[in-house]
Amino acid sequence: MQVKKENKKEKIIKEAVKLFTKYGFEDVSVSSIAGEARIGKGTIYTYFKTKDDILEGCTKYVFNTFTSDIEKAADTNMEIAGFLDTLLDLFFVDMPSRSRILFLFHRKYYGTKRKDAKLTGRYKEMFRKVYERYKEEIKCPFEQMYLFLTGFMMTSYMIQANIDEEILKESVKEALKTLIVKT
Amino acid sequence: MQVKKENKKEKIIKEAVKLFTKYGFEDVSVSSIAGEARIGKGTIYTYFKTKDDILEGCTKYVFNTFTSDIEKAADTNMEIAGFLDTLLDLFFVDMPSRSRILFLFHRKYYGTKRKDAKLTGRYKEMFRKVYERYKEEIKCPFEQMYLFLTGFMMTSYMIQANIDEEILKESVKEALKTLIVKT
Amino acid sequence: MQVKKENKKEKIIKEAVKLFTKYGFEDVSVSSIAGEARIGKGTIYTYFKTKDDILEGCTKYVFNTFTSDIEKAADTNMEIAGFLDTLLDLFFVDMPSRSRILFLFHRKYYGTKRKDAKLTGRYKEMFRKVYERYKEEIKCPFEQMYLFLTGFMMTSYMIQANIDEEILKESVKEALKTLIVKT
Amino acid sequence: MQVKKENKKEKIIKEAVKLFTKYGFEDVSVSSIAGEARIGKGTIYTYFKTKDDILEGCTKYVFNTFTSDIEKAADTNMEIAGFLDTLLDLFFVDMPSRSRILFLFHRKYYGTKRKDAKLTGRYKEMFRKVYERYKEEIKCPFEQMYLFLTGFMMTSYMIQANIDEEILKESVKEALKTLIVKT
DNA sequence: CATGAATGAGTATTCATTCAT
DNA sequence: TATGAATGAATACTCATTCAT
Repeated sequence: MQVKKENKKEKIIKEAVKLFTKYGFEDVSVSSIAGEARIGKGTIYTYFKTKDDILEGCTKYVFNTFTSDIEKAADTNMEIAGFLDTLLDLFFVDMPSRSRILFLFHRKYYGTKRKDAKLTGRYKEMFRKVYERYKEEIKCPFEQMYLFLTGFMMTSYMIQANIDEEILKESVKEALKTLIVKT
Repeated sequence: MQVKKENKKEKIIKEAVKLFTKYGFEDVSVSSIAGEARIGKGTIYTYFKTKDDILEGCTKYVFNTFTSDIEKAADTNMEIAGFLDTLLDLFFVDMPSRSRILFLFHRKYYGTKRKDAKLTGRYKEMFRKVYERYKEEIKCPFEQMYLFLTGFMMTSYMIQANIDEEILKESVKEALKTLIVKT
Repeated sequence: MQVKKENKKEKIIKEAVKLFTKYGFEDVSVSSIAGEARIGKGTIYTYFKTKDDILEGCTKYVFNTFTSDIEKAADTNMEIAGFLDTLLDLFFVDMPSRSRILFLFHRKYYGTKRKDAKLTGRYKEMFRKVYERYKEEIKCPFEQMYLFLTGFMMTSYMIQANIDEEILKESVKEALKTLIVKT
Repeated sequence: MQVKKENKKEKIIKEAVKLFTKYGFEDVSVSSIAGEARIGKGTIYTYFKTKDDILEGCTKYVFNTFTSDIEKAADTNMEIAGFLDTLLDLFFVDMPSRSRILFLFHRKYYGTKRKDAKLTGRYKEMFRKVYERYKEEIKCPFEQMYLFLTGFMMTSYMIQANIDEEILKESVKEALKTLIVKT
């Protein structure tokens, strides 16, 4: 029973992510999410308190994928250059969709630090571990590395429409290495 | 009673920029814009066809300020390093507000290249002039310079809540110089 | 909470007919229909797509009453004279209201033959059956009979304000017999 | 100066008649009437108190054409049969347009006898003169003749979409002779 | 007299949320 | 737990009318 519940909640989030990505927050109705998830409209409210709560769920979900990306990249690379290559490759999978969710969330909770911390906590923490691990090879302080990585990742989404994805990814990889890795 | 036309349109845009920046697009009613601009609700529609049209007006306005920033920075600097310093200083004035408008517009017209070109045309063109002017000192191709500048500028907005503005600005300046200027 | 569907739709139509009859189409708000039907404004839209759709529903309803009037009159009369008497008696019940709806609909869809056919189809068909049945006694072609009957019925509505209803009805009965029945 | 004024008022009415005929009352804006009449929006209000007042002007105008039709038909015919032929021919000129105006007016002032009398007064009076003139040949009372003539004329408009105009006109002529003329 | 910029009252429609079943 | 019928708050936009010029 508990399992079933989790499955349903996850199903809702996955469909919501798809729809929010495609149409934005306001242009997606709770009904349509329910429709895509093949459940009744009212059922949504068994799992989420409000529509905003669904977006929060989506954001949490996205940050978890990011966090696991970082973990994977760190697990498979001994040196920071390889780590960055792997990380960017992972980040660019579903990048448009994931970035979109972050934008929506950011816009909604602009200034609300509490929510922000709750969601980005684990993500930032994971970055800190990585920083510690590759410390020797990094030439900038933690805050800057965090800024550069997060910034480029988010920006990529907005820029991508006007530039070939592969070129974009390589430019970003190169830029990050220039900014972060000791020479 | 027909003289002030341009003044009034500008007034509307300025108040709309303020409100959109603060509350986003959907959470600002046309009435409230009219209220802030101290004119009647109907008057808005003398100057703008729809609410979307107001956002477009705001975006055009913001791009014009960016374009004039670039122009100013180029006018007062013989070398690219100085140009970047001045440009970033100018970009960071009202940056949160201006970036916010661009986000809103971007989200609304995501994928609509036509609108995009109409508004970014002059902006990109101005960058191209700058690129030609400092060509000797720049180590990356135009597209990358454009990506790095626009990207960092927009990202700064999203990051700023979590970082001291002065540090952010200096980090960005430094990063850009590293990425763009020949050594 | 999902049983009463048909009842509720019918209730809405009945109240809409009353209001449209009294105030016309544009001067009746959807809210007021909801108010009279003692349901929420939004509920209207569970049963009708648009306000125009409500008018269409009313028209369909009215044509059904006309059709059933014709049926009744034919069922209870062996001869055309009696048929016309009965039919006119039935037509004059609620005649102002019913005619009014037809006017509104006619004005709205003036020229739109498709809608017209959809609604008048069964009505005209019923007239054709009647024509066949009383054929021997009728001296004019079908189209004329249809014109005279429909025409007088609708006209009666516009004229009635200036003339005693009983005299009007008798005049119409007499005129129709003169025009339609073989002597 | 007085002449100019009358010309302008007439111009407004003529354009309003065209527009009301085509689009109905609510779907014609005062602006569009002004536009068609090639004058400023505000100028309309020099000649008419309200939009309703324009419709009243149109109705008066239409009734005047009807009245003059009756006059013409009576002037050129010694016998009622010829009178009816001529009258119907004249009525059918611009019949759709003129009937439409009457419908609009009727709907607007349904029940308001005062307005009605003011506008139909001369028209009815003219009919009375005609009745007196052809009295010997007429078999029905005045009220019935008035009902039959006005009724058929108005109805023709609603029926016309579904029937050939020439057939319609001939049917009506014949019907009226049957109902009105002594044999 | 003529104008059209300014105004705000008025309304159809959407949709998050509730709750009886 | 699951549902979807019912609800009403909220909002963009239109247009008759006014009035300063």
